[in-house]
Amino acid sequence: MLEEKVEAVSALLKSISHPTRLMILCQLQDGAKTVGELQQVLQTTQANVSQHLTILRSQGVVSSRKEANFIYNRIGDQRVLTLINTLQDLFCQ
Amino acid sequence: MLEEKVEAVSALLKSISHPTRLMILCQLQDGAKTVGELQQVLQTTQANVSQHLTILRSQGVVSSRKEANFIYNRIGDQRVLTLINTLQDLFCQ
DNA sequence: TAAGAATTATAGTATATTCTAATATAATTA
DNA sequence: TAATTATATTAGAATATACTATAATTCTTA
Repeated sequence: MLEEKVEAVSALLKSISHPTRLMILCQLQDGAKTVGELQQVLQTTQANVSQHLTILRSQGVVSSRKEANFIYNRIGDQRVLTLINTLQDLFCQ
Repeated sequence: MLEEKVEAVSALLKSISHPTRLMILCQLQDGAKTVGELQQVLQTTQANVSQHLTILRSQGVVSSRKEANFIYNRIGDQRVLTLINTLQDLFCQ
């Protein structure tokens, strides 16, 4: 029954199947964060965070709003939040 | 809280984030299937199915038993089955 | 034990992804 | 308006992945 949606669902999964991007989503579970905040937690470069956010946005997984010269990023799809919660339930006790 | 397991979980997600591999898992939801049966449903080459199964086995997502000269493949982790069910609930109504 | 069927493995090319470094844009503040 | 801060974009090299074709295994059965 998933068959018709297989392309879309696998594209979404692919977008979250990277350690940095999965980590970003974990960070966004409890609210929006700026690029700089994510960079600090993830211990990587600004360009890296920005590029991964672009990938997540392209799938609608993350949505962003600009405020002054900060960009606040949050999980952009309730179903993705549910999915992340499920992953934690299943694979993190 | 996922943070410590991020590498493992993203590797697992990556292994199922391909249309053919996701389709294989959907096919295995209701029981074991041989490579030939999968090939027929997926409309691709034998080598292709075999390679994708190798990737799924490497993550423990699929396990296989040989019987005569057929190899029966099934979902090898109860949590993966739960995950597939969740994906269907969320993204296929 | 030889032939045939089913499955797995390997090689090579094409494509995609990731990371780093450098540059660009946009808003703020001095 | 110049300098600063935050973020985005681009280019290029390194690595990874996917697919096709082909060879190699393994098992059955004649």
